[in-house]
Amino acid sequence: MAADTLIAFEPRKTPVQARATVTVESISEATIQVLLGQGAERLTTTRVADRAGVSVGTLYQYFPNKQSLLFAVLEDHLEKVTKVVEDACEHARHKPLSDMIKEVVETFVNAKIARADISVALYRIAPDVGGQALERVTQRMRRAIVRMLESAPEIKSSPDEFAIQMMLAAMSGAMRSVLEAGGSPAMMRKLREHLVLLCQSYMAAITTNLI
Amino acid sequence: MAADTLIAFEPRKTPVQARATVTVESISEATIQVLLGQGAERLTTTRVADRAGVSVGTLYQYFPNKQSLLFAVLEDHLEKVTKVVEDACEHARHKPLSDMIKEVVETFVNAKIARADISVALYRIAPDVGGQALERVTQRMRRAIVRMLESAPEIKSSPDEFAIQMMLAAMSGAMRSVLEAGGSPAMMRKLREHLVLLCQSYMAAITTNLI
Amino acid sequence: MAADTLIAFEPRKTPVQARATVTVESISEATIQVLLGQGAERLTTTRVADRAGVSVGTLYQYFPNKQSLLFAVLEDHLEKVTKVVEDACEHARHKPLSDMIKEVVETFVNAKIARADISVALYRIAPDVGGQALERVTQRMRRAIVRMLESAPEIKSSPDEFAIQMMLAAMSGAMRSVLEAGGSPAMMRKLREHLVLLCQSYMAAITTNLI
Amino acid sequence: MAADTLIAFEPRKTPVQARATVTVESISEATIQVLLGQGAERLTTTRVADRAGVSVGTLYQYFPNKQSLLFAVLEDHLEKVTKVVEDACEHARHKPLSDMIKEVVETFVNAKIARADISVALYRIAPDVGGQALERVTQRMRRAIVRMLESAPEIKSSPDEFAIQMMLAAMSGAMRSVLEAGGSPAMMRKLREHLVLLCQSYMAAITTNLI
DNA sequence: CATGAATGAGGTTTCATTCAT
DNA sequence: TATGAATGAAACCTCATTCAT
Repeated sequence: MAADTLIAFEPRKTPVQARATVTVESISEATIQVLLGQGAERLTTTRVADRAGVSVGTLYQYFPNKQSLLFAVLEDHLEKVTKVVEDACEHARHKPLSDMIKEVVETFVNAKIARADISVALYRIAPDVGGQALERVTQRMRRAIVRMLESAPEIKSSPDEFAIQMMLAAMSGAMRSVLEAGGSPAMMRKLREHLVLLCQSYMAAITTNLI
Repeated sequence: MAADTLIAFEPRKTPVQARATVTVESISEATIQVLLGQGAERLTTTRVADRAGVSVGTLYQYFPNKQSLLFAVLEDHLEKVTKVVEDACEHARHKPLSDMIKEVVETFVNAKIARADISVALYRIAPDVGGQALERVTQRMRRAIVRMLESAPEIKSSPDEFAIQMMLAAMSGAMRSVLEAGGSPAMMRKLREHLVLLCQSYMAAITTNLI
Repeated sequence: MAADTLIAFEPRKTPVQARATVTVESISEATIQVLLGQGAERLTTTRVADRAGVSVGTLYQYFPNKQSLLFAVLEDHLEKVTKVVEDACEHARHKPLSDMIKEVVETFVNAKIARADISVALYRIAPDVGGQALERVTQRMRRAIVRMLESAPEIKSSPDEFAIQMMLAAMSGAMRSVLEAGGSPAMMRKLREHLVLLCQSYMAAITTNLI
Repeated sequence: MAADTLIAFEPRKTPVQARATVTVESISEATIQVLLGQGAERLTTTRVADRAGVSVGTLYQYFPNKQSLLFAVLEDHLEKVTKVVEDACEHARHKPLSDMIKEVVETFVNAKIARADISVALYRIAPDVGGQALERVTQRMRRAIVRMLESAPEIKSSPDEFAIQMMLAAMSGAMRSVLEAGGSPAMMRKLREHLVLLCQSYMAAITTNLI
């Protein structure tokens, strides 16, 4: 998998029969299993197919190459997390600023915790496959947050986009750090509290100060 | 490179002659060059040796295996960054809290920017090789920061270690996000300002609030 | 496709319904299209079926294996060319020798030119599949030519069969050379003239000289 | 091996140690052996390496891909045949026309017979790999023959290049036909005589007639 | 009859590592 | 000490063919 070659990531064919749909899902599931159980180095198409209970040939009927397989799994996870964050942003509009932040951050942390294993697994493959996908979802979240903030009573002018980007990056970094350390539930709760505080204080600073 | 096998990462022999030192350094340098120019997938020992102008055999005289090579490069970078941060912490003792944070954050950001290319290159190999090294330097930084904070006039009790960890993780996340996006010098300046603000406001919140 | 295994090349079932005939022909046609468009390496049964607008399963209803498919296409082409050459031989009996040669050679060249693309396509698969078929049609042509020559007024004794074989091989070689070079219509005309002259002078030499 | 993709055919590295030279030659030799013994379909890089008594890895040290291996073997053979034909052309200058043709044709036939097995083997791979190489040697031969003919006492004007091309193609076609039929030595002698006659009479016709 | 999902042996190629020179 | 030829396990991916639906 060359890092810079652009390859078609699109699924090779869309399953039409019910049987095929089951197959595709079992392959995606197996990818995560192998990633968690064996590590990124040992994630081979053959091993994934084995774990999924199908032949390699079948795997390649639906995914044109190894990257597309990883890409699909990553996309799926990012999509789910992004969706709940967008929804939270929509739901929190017009609330007080600190409530907004609390709601969004907690939603994000909860979504990641709920799929902690997948999250950890994907950190390993994201650099190989996730460049554009990550940018895309970051942009979606940023827009959702901007739109939410614009409805905040405390805020006059439109918020600084760079600050939102910063906040998202800080959230991801903190989240990742704890997930990779295999944090306990107690640790996760602490992370959630602190991350809320961190984001609230940063946003408050941004909106009052004139950086 | 199996993810879980523990292999000796220590350099095979320490260069005693001047010529050998030059060789080792040219190999380390070549590793980064190849990583940046060809990507992690195409980073092979043969290619590194070629780029360094030595034979593979020679490479293996100084590094027992590929991992140790990556490890050495990563260690070297982390060591340098950690050192300047530790020094900054020492230097900032007894200053007002916000000055402390400013000094440490700016030192960190400056160090990463100064070696932006290396930083970006290493993000790709860190998951394969850096686990323990990352933890170790994080711990060193955390201790340095704790010691610094304990000398802050505003602070009564010893600061929450978890909060420091959070701050470091947030810093890394934000830093990485901008570096991987290939941020311009202007962007870097903005990052520095915002990161100072983010950390200051978070630390302030931590020390005043009773989370 | 092993080179030496003998497999049944016969079509699996003969189409009786009109619909089936259409299917078989569209498959044959698709084979040539794929061969010309994608090359011999990329000629797969799936691709042929796709191009023909049927499923692989259907393809295998009419052709027991890939070789039989190629064989059928080759046979079809060879049969057509052989037929017109045989007819020309019959038609040219009792004419002067040089007229005979002219008629046969021009008929051959015209037939190949008329299906230039097919000819070129088949050169790629003939070595894999055509051994016996090629021998068979060469023999048929040789016999037709011998019978024609025996009716020539200039010829006393029965002509040398080896010389006929030589002439046919020379014709094929020259024809192939020009077809593979993608010769223009003007080039084709020149080929026709020269090939007539070549064969005429060779035949004249054979019949007069005492080789 | 896609038919249309252009890949570097150049040898990957030139052997510097004596051992390596032996290796390269044993690989080339093995390629021909496998081609003759197992057929084009069963010619795999693994099999060639096995037959050569080296590992696949070694094969790939000297040949960047399968095509380059076939190409090298083909080139080598074509080069040798072309060389003797060029020499014969040079040697036959200023002789009578029919002696010229006799000398060149016999040289060509002898060269092919001397390496009959290689010739037959290469017919199978030429379409996949030989396009340009074949054109190149044909051009070299054509030029050598033209230069020879220009020194013929009987010839006034420069000979028609197309006619030379025709003659070469006819020679190749006849040669191939007999080689692929596995002709006996007696057959080969007959081929040589007839091919001389065919070319002599064609050239005579060309130079006297005004086609 | 037609479909297309599934198979899996087998192909090409890479690359970390060793060791004779 | 340095070299670079050699190794071979193991990776990715293709495709002729079958068979349940």
